[in-house]
Amino acid sequence: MAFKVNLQPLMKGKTTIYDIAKKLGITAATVSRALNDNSRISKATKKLVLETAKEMNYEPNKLALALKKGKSNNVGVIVPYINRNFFSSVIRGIEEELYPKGYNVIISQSHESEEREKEIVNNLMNAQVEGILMSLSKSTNKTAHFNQVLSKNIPLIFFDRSLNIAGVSSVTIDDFQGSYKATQHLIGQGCKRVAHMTVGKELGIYRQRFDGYKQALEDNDLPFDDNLVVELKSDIEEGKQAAQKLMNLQDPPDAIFSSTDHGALGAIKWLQGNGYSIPDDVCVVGFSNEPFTQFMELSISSIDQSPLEMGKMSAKVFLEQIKDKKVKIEKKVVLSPKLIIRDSSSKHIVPNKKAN
Amino acid sequence: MAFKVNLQPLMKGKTTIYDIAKKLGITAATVSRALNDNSRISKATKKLVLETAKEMNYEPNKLALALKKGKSNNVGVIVPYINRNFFSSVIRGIEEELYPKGYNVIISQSHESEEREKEIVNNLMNAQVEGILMSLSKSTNKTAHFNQVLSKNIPLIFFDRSLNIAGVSSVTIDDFQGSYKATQHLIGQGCKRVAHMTVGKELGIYRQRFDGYKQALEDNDLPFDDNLVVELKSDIEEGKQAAQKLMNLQDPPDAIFSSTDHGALGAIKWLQGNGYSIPDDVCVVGFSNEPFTQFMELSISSIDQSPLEMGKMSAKVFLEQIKDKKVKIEKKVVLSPKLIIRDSSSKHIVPNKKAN
DNA sequence: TATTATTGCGTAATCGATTACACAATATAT
DNA sequence: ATATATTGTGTAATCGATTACGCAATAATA
Repeated sequence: MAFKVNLQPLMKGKTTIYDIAKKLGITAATVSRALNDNSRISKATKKLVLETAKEMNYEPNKLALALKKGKSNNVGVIVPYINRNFFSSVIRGIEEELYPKGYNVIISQSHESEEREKEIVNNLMNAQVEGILMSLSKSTNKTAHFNQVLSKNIPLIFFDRSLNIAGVSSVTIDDFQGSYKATQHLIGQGCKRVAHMTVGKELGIYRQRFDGYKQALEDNDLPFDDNLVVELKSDIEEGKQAAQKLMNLQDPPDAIFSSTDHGALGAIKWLQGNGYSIPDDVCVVGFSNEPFTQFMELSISSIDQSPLEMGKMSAKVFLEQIKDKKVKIEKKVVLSPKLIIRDSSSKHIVPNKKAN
Repeated sequence: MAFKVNLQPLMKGKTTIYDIAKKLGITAATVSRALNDNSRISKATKKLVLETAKEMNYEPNKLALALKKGKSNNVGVIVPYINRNFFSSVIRGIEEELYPKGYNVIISQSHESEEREKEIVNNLMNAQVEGILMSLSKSTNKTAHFNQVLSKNIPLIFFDRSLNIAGVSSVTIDDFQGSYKATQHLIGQGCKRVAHMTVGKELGIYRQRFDGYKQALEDNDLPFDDNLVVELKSDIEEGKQAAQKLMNLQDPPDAIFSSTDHGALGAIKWLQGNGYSIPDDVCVVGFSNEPFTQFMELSISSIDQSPLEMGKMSAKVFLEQIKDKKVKIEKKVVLSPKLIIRDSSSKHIVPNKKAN
């Protein structure tokens, strides 16, 4: 313990510009300017300060800087749950784009709760984040908690799950198109009765996927049958039940397009367990391109949402908005989903087997 | 635009204690004390201030607070990549434990690069985080970049991938034990020649898994055969190649214990594609309990690392350390891994089929 | 050489909080 | 009634930076 006395000067907080100033017999202002390469400081002084700073291991205190400049260099990211492949991949994209620019990413989970989302937004605003990039919680109906964000002119960017609010940019995929493609593909495989497994309509994305499905049927002169649409959560068990319900219809489907990969997986498991052959009896396509879809012995066709690009794009939109905050750019980026055809829907020819 | 003039007072930053003070004709100090329920402030004043604060939507500026108190209420989390199920689940655990305590979680990805890890640590220190919770990058050899953290008395906690540094707490699983359990299980299934697929020895965890494997063989009087140990990356393709190499030995294995689930998956795919029956010809066990292992038609036995608990535990250790920083507690928490027995290694009886 | 520009640096305010210290005005004790 | 304690609030310093302003000393220009 006695040693500590000796270590104190080292241990005690970081060196500040005042420490450097004292050591050199100049003022902190001069040090600050020297460090910032101000033109009014002589080369000699700059060199001296820079050297001393390095020598003393000086690093600016970001908090002080943040307070002074009103910029924290932090952005907040809110997702329902971080340990879901889609969201963590988006976050990876965001982090990779923002890290080189000196931003730190603060993440929080809304747990699909509007209440918690409100709390988090509030919290992030108090933490003076410079922007909020988020995916709405399922249960979010009101948007009042975003007013403070917008009125303070803090960029707010929705990704994936979006809501149409003036002044809010968004980066989404074209869920309608993805769904349309999937359905079209199933029809192209010769399927005549395509069922659809959807998720509660709280979220616009599922509504749009439903619409895309319906439109594809219509465009192919196939009748829309309400019995072929089942609503469930993104859950394997429910997927199984849904498949059972569908196959027990008098006129069962010969294809299932699920709005979630987990639903598709459940359906496949039930079908396989009950003597159905995939894709010969029933073709199945999921949505999201979760990692497991490609690992299965019978790999599952799905729609890729390119989460990494979505994250990077969200970050880019943020960077644009922060650049000049006077202009309020409300950008709506819509990424194109990719249909990944795999075993579960490759009846005859395999158009692009190489797709991973 | 003309309207803006009217909005300015609302839009211009948050209300500060000075705004409240001015409105009430008192000083900011009094406001501050009233808000902090200081005993020297009269009830009347407190009530007045509290009401006015609410009315004016006052929220404390965390940056100012942080600067004053030297506490940012932020903790840094560093993982190699955030979109890996294990790591994102740990982070979920951390966030859920720390959020209620008012901490924000800043995440960064090291990309398995020591250089980047150094940068990030440095950056987090400048951002005045109150603690760093991290999993080491694969390539980290030197530990000099942690000195600044320790000398400033900032809690540093390693999870999963740890290194023995004085003053650093860690939360890991018992990799040796997990590996031992898996191997023991395979032997219990009647397997006599258990192969092991490992990953480069840069990381202690893989070395320990190897040791556990070896010990289990020894304890069961089975010979250790160097030919049965293959080194690969956590990669499906390499898993396939490794399986091929193993099965082409004069004396091929009747079981494979892989240090990664992806390796196990690759092996299974190759085995299935080459006429081997699993688990009858070859039993396979992976490590990590990645979600896909339970989804497969032939579900894969694996070792669960309880990432959520690991995250929560890491957060708890951090909270303990921050509580009184005078005492330097160096806590080493070792969680017990769980063997999850599934199809890929259930030769005869299924001990606990219910395990998810 | 006198005048103006430029260079180099110090002074002090500022960002938004907290808090040690001081000092009246009451309240309590003697 | 006087001495002491308590209550309630203001003043000003502080955290670690940035920056408008001021003022010499030197350089450039007339």
